[in-house]
Amino acid sequence: MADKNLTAGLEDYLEAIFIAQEENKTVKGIDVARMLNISRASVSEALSKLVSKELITYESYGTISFTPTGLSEAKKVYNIHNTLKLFFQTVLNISPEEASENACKIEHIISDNILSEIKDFTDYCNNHPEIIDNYRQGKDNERNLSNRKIPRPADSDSKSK
Amino acid sequence: MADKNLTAGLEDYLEAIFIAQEENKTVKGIDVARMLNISRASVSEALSKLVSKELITYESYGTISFTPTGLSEAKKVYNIHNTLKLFFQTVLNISPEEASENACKIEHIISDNILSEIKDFTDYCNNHPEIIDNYRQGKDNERNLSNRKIPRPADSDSKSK
DNA sequence: ACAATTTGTTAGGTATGCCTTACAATCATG
DNA sequence: CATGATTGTAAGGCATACCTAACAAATTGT
Repeated sequence: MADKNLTAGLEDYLEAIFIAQEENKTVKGIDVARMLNISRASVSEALSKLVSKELITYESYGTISFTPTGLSEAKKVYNIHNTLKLFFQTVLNISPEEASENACKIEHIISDNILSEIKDFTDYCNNHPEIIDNYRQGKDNERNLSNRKIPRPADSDSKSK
Repeated sequence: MADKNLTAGLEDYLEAIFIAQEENKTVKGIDVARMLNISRASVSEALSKLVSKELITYESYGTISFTPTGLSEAKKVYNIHNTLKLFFQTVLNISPEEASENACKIEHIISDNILSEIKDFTDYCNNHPEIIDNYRQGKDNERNLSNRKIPRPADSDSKSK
């Protein structure tokens, strides 16, 4: 019992339970199944594993609760997710949905060191808005130059294969 | 035959073969096994899959070659890897080894859109070195403030467990 | 309170992707 | 050119993680 090693899948369950707890207060297996869009049977298996690893407590038809270790693991994953999402959204100007989807996958595999650098760099960029502003403006200008309405006179074969 | 859908694992094989080809010229199963540090048996299985997907051509004891589709897929993965690695190294100041390890995992799951933003942003940062210089200098100052050489008088237990 | 609905579990199945062992085919060199 | 080393394959196993179907237990509504 209490094997501790978490696969990406189990981390997703912990994260989902954590988020659901913040919203719902009480979380049951079915909630997790709906959130992660997987079968009740798979959730049942996964919850058994989390119980045997002593990360949650849970009895059939009852409410899921974290053990102290489980809560700390869940928060860890959740924070990583948010760090990545924030970077994608605020530095790279990615939509919240796409930022979240990518964070969900990358959160399980990125190294602590890179994550910490991403966090610091994101903070720095958000404290110096001119960096992102200038970058974004540069991109817009570039886009307008290549998509200009009036074609340049000499560029007669711009449409050829 | 020619199913086209590539798992992360198969992408790794294509990438490894591509890299080995650039170095060795001729690549055989054993080379792939050594590069990826997996058994010859597993490589044998994987190569069969790649052959049935028409991404490589290969006969027992012979040399592995890409089909046009396979080469294009391999290059795609390789380029994604390099884009991520470059970002980690040049923007986040991560060591080449760690940058590469993380790129290897993330390259299979990141969205095209985020990747393209990472590429552009990396280029921008490298064209405006003052951004990274200032950022890094800020980090150094912070570090020196908290790690000052002369301990503050009251901090008598700074070496205790 | 009991029937219908919801929720959970079990059993059995699929797919991926790795492993080891044992054997087969090829290669390389004396 | 034979034999020992290398390389490849086949068979059988393991672990993860999902599924459906069938059934069981709990909950809900009237």
